[in-house]
Amino acid sequence: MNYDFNAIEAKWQNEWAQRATFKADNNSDKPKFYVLDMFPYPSGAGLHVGHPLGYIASDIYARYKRHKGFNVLHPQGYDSFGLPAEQYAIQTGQHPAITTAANIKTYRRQLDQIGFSFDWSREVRTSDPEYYKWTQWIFIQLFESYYCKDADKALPIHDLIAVFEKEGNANINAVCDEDIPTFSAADWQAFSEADKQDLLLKYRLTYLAETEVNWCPALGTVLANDEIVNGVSERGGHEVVRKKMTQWSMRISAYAQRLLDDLNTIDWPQPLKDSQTNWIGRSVGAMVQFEIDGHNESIEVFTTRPDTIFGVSFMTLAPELDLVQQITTEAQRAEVEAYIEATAKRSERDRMADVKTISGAFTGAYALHPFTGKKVPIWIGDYVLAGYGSGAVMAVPCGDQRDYDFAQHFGIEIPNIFEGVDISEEAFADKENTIIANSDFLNGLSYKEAMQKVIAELEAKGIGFGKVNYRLRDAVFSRQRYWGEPFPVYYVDGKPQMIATKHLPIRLPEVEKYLPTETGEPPLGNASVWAWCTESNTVVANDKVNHKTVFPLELNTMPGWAGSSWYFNRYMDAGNTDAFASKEALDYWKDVDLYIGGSEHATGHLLYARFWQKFLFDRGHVPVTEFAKKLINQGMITGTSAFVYRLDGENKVVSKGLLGDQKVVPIHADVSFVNASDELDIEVFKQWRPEYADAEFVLEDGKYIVGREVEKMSKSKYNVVNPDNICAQYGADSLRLYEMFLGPLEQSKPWNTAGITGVHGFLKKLWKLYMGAEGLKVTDTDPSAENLKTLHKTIKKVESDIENFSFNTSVSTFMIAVNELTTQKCSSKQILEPLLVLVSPYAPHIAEELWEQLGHTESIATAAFPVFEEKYLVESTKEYPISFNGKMRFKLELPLDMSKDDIEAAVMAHEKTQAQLAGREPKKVIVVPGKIVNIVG
RNA sequence: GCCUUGGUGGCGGAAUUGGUAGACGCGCUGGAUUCAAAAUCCAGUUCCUUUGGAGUGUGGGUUCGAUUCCCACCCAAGGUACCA
Repeated sequence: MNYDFNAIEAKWQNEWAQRATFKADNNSDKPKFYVLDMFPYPSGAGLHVGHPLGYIASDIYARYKRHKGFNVLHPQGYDSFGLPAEQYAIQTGQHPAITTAANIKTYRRQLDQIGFSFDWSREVRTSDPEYYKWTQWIFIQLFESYYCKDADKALPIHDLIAVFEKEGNANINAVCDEDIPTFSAADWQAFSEADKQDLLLKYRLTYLAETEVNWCPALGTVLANDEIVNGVSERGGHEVVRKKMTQWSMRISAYAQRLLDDLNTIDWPQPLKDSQTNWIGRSVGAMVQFEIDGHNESIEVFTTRPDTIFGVSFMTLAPELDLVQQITTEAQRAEVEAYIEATAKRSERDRMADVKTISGAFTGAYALHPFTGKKVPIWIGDYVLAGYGSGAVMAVPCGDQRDYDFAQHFGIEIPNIFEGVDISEEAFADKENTIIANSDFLNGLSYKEAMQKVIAELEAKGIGFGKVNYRLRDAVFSRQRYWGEPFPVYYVDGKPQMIATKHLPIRLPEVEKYLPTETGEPPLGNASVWAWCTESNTVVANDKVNHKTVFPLELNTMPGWAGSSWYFNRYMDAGNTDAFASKEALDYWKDVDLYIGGSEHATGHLLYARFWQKFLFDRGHVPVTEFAKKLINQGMITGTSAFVYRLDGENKVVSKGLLGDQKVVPIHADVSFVNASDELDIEVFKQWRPEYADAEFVLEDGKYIVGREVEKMSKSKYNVVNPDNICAQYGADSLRLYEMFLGPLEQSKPWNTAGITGVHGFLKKLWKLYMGAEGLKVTDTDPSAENLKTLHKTIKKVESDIENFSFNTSVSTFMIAVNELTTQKCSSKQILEPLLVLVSPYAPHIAEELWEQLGHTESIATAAFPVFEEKYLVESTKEYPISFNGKMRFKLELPLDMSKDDIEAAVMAHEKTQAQLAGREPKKVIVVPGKIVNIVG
């Protein structure tokens, strides 16, 4: 019987589906284990061989854990809201739901053919109303909560209202907007309903605010900071400008410290933790108030170096600040306005690209130093950002290089406040080796001491206080798009109202077109049925709006990360219609034990998901504060692009070996036109690119050899390898093994289809070990000591490999085992049966087939993982390493438990024979404490 | 600039606590089988000036012994960037 992988794989994929082999149970005596992949966005292009890498790894781990007796939850779903489907809809008029459904069908077929052990009964789709109903519900919970700093958690907004009614807001310590006046209980009662709502909005965890946002005119939408790369949109590379808009925001800043602290409690890759730490950007320092000379105003600045306050020789404000207008003197007004205008013109991109140029303008105003009372000139400069801290800095040129450069450029004084430090060339920013001088009460103190003392002094004088600042900004939550979750929000007199849970989901309305409206409103503005009737509690036509019982609904939709910030909880109880998951299910599965996905989500999805999880925990909806205990970033599988070289300015295409140093233009050729030895099929290429049909091809040895370069796998680079073709030609088991064999999971590595023959050959050999021409050839014979040794060293290695996620070396181990057993002519069932279980997580189809041939009726997935026994590896002799002058030469096999002297004598005897054979004097033997025998001389 | 990860044959990559570097696979070379090809099998394959020598990015250090530990530097990839 031959190894007919196509038939075997189709058979078992069907069997698994029929028997619901991988359906996870929410009630089990076994310990639970939750293995999760980052769910895919179902794009129109389908999967290429790079996509399943992480899924294969998690599938191996999930299958392994089942063998180890765990109740494994291994679900899959789709992050199915997103921009590509919407853009396709804009171009073709095709409803995104239709293209999305079609894409999901392709994805499902491709995933099924690779043989994953997903529990598809728990599938989720973020664009499914039964799913986004709960995304809307979470949004409402956020709206109904505020963050209490004393309790250090989110609490119901009712609690806050109760306090307002009783005593006003004087004792409230909450994370909120900064412009809230202090009011009493009586004031609160006197406020109008509208004022009360406006006030509460400043405390809610999701709030409506006029924010300066990143507006992308080409995409017609607002982008989050992490959707912008180098000043242009990540998707499409379009220009991004700043614009003020009323948007929903998430008060993620309330969780900054907890997001930072809890990184210590999770087993995530260090680089990923570092980029989150970096993104949150905690800095410790102080707020200091500077009075402005001749004005009834003051400037508050945040500084991380309050210890250097006596080194302040000027202040710099962000040009955008309103204060600038107020304080600028008539003499300086023209210069200041010209500067402000010039900075406003510069795009964000220019400003970023050009960080070296120093620019600024003097306002003519002076601040008063809080301790010396000295007049300090106030400047504006675009190196100060309006969005960080208070948009103002106290400049200490001797301690900060930017301040130093600015001072030098504009001829501002640079006082030295450090003892024994030369600042004639550059600023001195080394905190650790600082001794403060020329600083009144701080003289002679170290950074740490001065820091404490100056903060105490500032607080005593009431002109400042110690403060921790974060770079993390609140996240804008509104998108001017169609294909996203609608908000469960309608507006009464412009004030947002939540729709009660029992009326959810609020379904996406049908629209004529998916572009923003003529008046620049989001696409939902095109819907004719998009108003909320508070009588019927249904969505009704817009022309019914009467502002008594029918009100306009929110026109924005939620961003891509809304649905992905909690989906891992939904899998625990995906069918639930009463809650996003039952308490029982949540308490049972708790969190993800292993999460696998790309590192590109470090400061997006993974931060937002942690935020929502903490919020849901605070409000008692989930049992744990972190959703994923362990996370692994799989690397990328890159493509190996092929290039054809056209001579610059000529219609002549030259083979790679003949290029020399001629000027050439490289042109991508589709990798399918090139064989394993890099030879191009010229005819196919000419058909594909008719503009080269008449080109002259300069060949070497009668062949056109292409150039190769490793690049990201992408359609536009013509280097995409489709898993469908690989499965058809070599089978899914070969694909799975090969993707693992390619290299360490976390690393990026190039795909090379030619290499797959190696693992494919292994599967054939494995098959032959079990199956002869007349069928099964496994017997009941007793295994030899050699057979047992091979089996047990394989068990040991494969087990530790899987535990350490070194799947690549396991594949080598299997190959060695099969080669050894073939040489040993092993046919013993006692060896071959457990071997199959070892292989089954990697190559499940062939394992199932042979398992059935061995007479089992249950799936191999339920078989126990073989138990490793040391005794089969123990030798009666031991190999002692022998070195000459420290250089390892050979190992000498000696009986176990020899004394040091005996070993020395044995090695000496060996050395004497060797010396005699070589005709030289024997060298001296020394047994080094430990295990090494050294021969010197 | 800063943070992180890495640097081993023609290529992807192995190497438990420091102990014969290059497992395994690809590719390549030679051979068997075949009318021939595919497939399969066998042997070889780090480099060099080959009775030997050199060698894990570079230079030092610790050690009887270093891919592994320590110090300095170089290079590459990813993240981040006027954050006060």
